[in-house]
Amino acid sequence: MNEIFNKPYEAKEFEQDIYKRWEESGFFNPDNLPESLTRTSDLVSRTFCIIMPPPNANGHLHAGHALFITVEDIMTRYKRMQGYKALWVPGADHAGFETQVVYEKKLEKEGRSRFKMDPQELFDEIMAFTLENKKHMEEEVKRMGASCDWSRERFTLDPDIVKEVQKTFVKMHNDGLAYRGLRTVNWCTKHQTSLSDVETESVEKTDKLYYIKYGPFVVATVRPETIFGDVAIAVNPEDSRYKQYIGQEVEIENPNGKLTVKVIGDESVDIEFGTGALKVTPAHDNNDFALAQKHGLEHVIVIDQFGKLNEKAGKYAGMKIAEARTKVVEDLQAMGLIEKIEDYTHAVPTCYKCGTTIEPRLLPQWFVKMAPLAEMAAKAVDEGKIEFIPDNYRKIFLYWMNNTIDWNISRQIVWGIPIPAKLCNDCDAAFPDLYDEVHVCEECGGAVRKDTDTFDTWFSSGQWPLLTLNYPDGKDFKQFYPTDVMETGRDLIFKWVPRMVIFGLYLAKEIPFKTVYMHGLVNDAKGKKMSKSKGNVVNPIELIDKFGTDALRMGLVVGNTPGNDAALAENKIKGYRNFANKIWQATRFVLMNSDGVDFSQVPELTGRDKEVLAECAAMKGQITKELDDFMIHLAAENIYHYFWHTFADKIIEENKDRLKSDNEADKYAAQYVLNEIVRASLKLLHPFMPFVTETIYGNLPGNDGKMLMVEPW
RNA sequence: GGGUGAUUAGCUCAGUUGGUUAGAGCAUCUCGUUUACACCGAGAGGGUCGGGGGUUCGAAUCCCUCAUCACCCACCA
Repeated sequence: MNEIFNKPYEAKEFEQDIYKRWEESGFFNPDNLPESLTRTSDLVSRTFCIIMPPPNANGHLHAGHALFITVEDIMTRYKRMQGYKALWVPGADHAGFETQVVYEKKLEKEGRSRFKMDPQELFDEIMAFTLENKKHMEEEVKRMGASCDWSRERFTLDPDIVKEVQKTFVKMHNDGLAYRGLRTVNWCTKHQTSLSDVETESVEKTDKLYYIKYGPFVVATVRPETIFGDVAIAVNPEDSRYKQYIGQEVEIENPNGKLTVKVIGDESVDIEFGTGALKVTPAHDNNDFALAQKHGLEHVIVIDQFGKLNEKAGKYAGMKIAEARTKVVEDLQAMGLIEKIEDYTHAVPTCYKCGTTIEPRLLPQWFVKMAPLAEMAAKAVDEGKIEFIPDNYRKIFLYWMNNTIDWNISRQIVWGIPIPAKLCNDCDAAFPDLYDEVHVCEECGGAVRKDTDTFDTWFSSGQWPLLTLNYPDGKDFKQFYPTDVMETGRDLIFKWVPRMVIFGLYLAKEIPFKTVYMHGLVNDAKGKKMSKSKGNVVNPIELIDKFGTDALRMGLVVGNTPGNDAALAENKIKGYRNFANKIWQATRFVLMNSDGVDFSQVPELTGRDKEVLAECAAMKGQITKELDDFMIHLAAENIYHYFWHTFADKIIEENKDRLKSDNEADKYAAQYVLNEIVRASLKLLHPFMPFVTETIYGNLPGNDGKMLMVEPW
């Protein structure tokens, strides 16, 4: 018996070396897998592919990363041992706005501001920062034992990926699916960029609802400071109080003088709400903008990009929104124009990063027309081409696909993939320009300038399954697309998953993955959400240092059902650290008692021996089925229970006497059975606890140089 | 205002098409140093499966209803 078994299993002593051995073996790359493993009876290799959700390269590994790496690694290792050409593609996401926000905070701490920096200089700094973090991230992913193919690792800002993403934009434009539009967008006045709808967060707020005398009407509004941008009053055409005014122009009074606005009728106006009369400010409200579009109204911008009133607001020019609101209300009150003020609770969209109230701002941006794309995606899911685990996420997906609005893909930040487009200085024209060839406006002949905006991150990450496999001509694309599983966090069911389906169907004419597996949040031991402010964040690397990667992996996976949140307690991980040692000690006992024994002869087995071996085979069948059904939590718990409480506690115990026996044939049978079970168990345990099992396997007699990772399941 | 998930032992959670005395880990208690392991073993206590109805020979599991919690979505000013 190898002397390493003479002391308890200490993960730290083995894990880093084992990982190095795996990497050096080249088996993370499916092209290198031994044919004896992957060849099937009809000589065709089966493939299995997971694209890793690229972690944001702007920080360190957190518990959520640890969970998804574990789950995906289990799937990959299992399939690899089953003889699939298993490919798991790692990557890193530049995470545009997210990273820029992180970097801005860093700049703020240093007393600097991105608004005072040259864009190129800022980009270069963020790039250096990101590449540094990307390195840490990779190291940490490796410590989790991830058996992904690093030779295929991609970064969303790799030059060829950037070009491919830009090509998609041009193609969409040619197909009429990407267009330049002028409309109100979600504007963050702190971050000075527009955001998509999924980047805003509705927050319940109590504001004042002001009833303002408005010509012959009284209108209710929470934003009296925008009255200088009003162009109309809208009423419901069924409203007997007001319908005689529809089509007329009325004069209204405000602190800056008099204003003439039109009265329009529209069914969308709720007769019951407020006074039933609505002031229309197209440049500063999404609803009002839609009304203006419908009724052909113009728009008057009165608030600038910094959230200050402009010259159109007369004496209020230069004031911030809140200040202007107070002043306008005071002045209206002095003029006797405020009828009443009520408290009003409503949901207000805010920037999901800084909580600043989103300012609807009229801005020309690039949009993706969602309806036809979403319809395609919904159809594919309806037809059952994509399976969701758990299944209820299908409904959420479909709900989302049936309620799309056009996707704003322009971001006013430097950290991202440049939108390859030219904008005319003289007219409103804008056109894609992939190779920087357009120098004159195609519409009016005027001078053009480069669009300085970048794409929304999801525009590139939405194409990730295609990009990582080198769409459209790559060998990997032909071999591995569509991929098998997309394993990701349940919060990405609307941010990311639909976009990948859409881009897959649009570009490759085929779904990007057959199964979507959603995991939940990893919470603290009490089931509370981890957050820096609560101070309950657990660092997975610290847990690895303390208990070993295998223990952490089991702790994350056992009892964690797909789609549900999990509580992560240190005690639980400690329990699995003990389990790793149990595997170690049980093996040690078996080896101690069969030193030098040659197992080439089939022994004469007792009835009980046969029963015990059959039980072991049944366990293998069960684990296999559970893994096939993505019931990872059950598979992990069952193999744990089998090894400890069946094999170690019962089978080993009941065989102790036989091992001491003078009956050589019976002793041999006992030795044989125990060795069989150890070897079988190590395989079943390997996907979950790769390090301890690989370490043991390499030290079993006769296994020199053999690698458990590529042993047949 | 809509939607989803949850409610099972002191704690955190399993329980896969309804099927014997409802499970695990941790915690608690008792005993135990026996050719592996004290990061151990043997055993024990502890649950009217959120409440109420219903379907069924049989319900933690299916249906209805109520309650509580969590999360998500939402342009009625």
